[in-house]
Amino acid sequence: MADTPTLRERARSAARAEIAATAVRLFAEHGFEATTVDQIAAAVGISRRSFFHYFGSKEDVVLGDTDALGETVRAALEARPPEESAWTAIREAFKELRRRAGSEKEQLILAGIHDQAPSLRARHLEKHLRWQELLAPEIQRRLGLPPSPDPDPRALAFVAAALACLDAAVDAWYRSGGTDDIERLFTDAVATLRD
Amino acid sequence: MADTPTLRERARSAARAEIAATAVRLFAEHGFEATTVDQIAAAVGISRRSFFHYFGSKEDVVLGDTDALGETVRAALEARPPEESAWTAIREAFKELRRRAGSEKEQLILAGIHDQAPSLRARHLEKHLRWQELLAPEIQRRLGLPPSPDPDPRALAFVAAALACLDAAVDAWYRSGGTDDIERLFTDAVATLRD
DNA sequence: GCAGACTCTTGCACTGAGTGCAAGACCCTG
DNA sequence: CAGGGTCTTGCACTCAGTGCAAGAGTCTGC
Repeated sequence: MADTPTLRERARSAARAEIAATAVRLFAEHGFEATTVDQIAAAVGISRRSFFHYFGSKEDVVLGDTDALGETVRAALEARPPEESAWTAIREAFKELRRRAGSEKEQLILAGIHDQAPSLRARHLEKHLRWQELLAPEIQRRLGLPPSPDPDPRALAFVAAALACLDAAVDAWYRSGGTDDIERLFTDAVATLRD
Repeated sequence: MADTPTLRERARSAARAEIAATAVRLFAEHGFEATTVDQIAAAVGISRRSFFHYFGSKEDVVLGDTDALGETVRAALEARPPEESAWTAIREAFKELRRRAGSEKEQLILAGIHDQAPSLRARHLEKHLRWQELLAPEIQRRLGLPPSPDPDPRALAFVAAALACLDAAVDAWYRSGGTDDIERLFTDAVATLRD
């Protein structure tokens, strides 16, 4: 799992991070759609083609490594005490996301970029769709549903609903300028579903 | 609301329907991504440019008129008895969607196209994002939450969760080849969230 | 019936994302 | 220093989507 990263891999990570930082700055300045890949590449000092070796798409720069992050959440979910309820376990697993995220200021900037670009929102939701498949089996277990080759739709719906609560919480947090308490927003949203 | 449609408007609708039918046939035959707009236009006998006068994007052909459909659901939701619970009201409002949809066979084909194209899934979720805003105020009322200029995040989360249950139900229905009962899948998914 | 307005359609030219390929630069190892 | 690997780059291409302006068709009032 935790292979020692080689020099190459570390260099690659560093390059990715630098590209992302520059790109986010440009996005914040001029808007996501108005910033072209050529501009990002030029600002970093690489070719347009190289940009696409580091990121599969312009959206990927802002979205981070979907798969890796999804795996992190899955691991956190599986590490929760086995008897914990599905809702509690997933809420605690989501906290891992915040631990991985940057500073509050960075997150607000990202949320702002996110907010103004429909294509980004779409990709964000697509990312959640992949997480859904990833987290569903463990949730299925915790819901007491029998295991199945394809995930049970009830487990999928559960995960999707949890992610929806998370998104609603993050969005409200962003709109409050970072003053609201995300934990509380999330818990309240969940409570509202279950009333 | 129900302005008498002019001849032009009817002609336009008919043209849209014909383009959509042809496009869906091509998508089903060769796949969504593999079918280009030029091919659709050629098959219908119009220019590529005209295609984009009828549909804003390739995805739009499959997605239908998002705004109109969203309005329909909103109207159905508001027409439910005022004292009905939020869950019951939204479940009943969703039934309106099925009433507007085509035959079962058509729906299965659409679901299949949907299933294999990530960009379509993304747009579909984006569509739901817009519905979220549309349906949230009425749900907010039914949840007993005070009205607010921006929708309450709890109401948004509620609507998103309901849409997630709907998607999970439709998806499971598609995977069962149309044999499962969508109503039941939806109800079960909701029950699982609330347990 | 006809002139003028209005919309529909089309072609053209353009931007911008994303991909495949192949050549050269770079770097690590034997 | 020679060899193999990866990294970077340029080039050429596809495809979605847009703005514009000119022509074709249609509907109106006179």
